[in-house]
Amino acid sequence: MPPQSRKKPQPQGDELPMAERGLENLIGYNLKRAYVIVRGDFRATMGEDGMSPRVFSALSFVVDMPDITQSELARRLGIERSGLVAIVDDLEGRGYLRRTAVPGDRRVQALRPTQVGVEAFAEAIAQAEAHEARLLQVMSEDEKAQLLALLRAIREPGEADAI
Amino acid sequence: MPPQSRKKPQPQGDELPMAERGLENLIGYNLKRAYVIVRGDFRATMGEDGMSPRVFSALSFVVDMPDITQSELARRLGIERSGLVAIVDDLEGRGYLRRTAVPGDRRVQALRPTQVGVEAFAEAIAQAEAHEARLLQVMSEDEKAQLLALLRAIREPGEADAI
DNA sequence: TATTGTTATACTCTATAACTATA
DNA sequence: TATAGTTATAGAGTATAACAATA
Repeated sequence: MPPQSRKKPQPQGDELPMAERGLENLIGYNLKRAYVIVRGDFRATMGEDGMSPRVFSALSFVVDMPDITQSELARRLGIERSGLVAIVDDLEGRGYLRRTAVPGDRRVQALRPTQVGVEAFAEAIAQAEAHEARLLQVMSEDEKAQLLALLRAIREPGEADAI
Repeated sequence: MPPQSRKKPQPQGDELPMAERGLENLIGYNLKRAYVIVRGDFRATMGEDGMSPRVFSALSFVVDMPDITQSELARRLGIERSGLVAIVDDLEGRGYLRRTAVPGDRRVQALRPTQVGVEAFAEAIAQAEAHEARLLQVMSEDEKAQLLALLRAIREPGEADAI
């Protein structure tokens, strides 16, 4: 396993050259395979009873936007309201947040992070950053920033309406 | 929604600057969100009765490596042998491949693509390439090649032992 | 003993639909 | 009527464990 050689880009028109065809050259396939690796390392880092990626993501939003509603959080996470219930149950069970009543609209329950939750998130994000630094150590900071920008370029058009 | 501004890389030491912290700056989170979008567009492209991403991937290997065994295919796809059974059932049900006996070792059944399967794959890969060209049209060819190289840089260390 | 394909089973993630209590 | 949270349910996708046939 040599230290990785980045393929140089190649101009392409209507048809791709043979060497650039096939599964291994599809962004989607590579996205999936790369995500499986990152997710596995994230889970190993967080440990047996650690937060799953989606629970961690939800907590991040709650810490960042205290008193966010579940509907709003679901929209931001790109999932259905119904699917969020188990995630919030998980976080509430860990004592990381509480469902609090909102004066003026008794339908909604604002999600308020606890002190324990804020501290747990601070630790988790530090662990996550360390996990990525370790896993992606073959990449330069430049390359990581470039990757981030390119992934956002995929996300932005598709999520524009949902946000 | 402006035409997308790629963030310039920034040097970082032990601590990240505030603007570079949080969920939105994690590669893993962005990988997941980007993949969800690409997968959704892939499925919409393939249509109601089209191949799922994993079935398409499996067919790609079978067409590329006729008479591959199920164990070998599972290893290459990074999944368990047991999980491959339903995928091969799907492809066999579509008439895209056949399980064929191998003289010399009666345990294994080689996967041989049919003519229909080869043609279906040719059409599917063309559709997949068109779907990515359409979905990723905001990115230059250079940027797409760069993204591919970076995703492979994540995959290679983690998959090295499995291949 | 080890390997191949298979089945049984369970768990995670997600979606749709329907319910309730509010508005 | 519409919305927020919830429940019930189902369907992918994946994993582990065990099995029969074969090596």
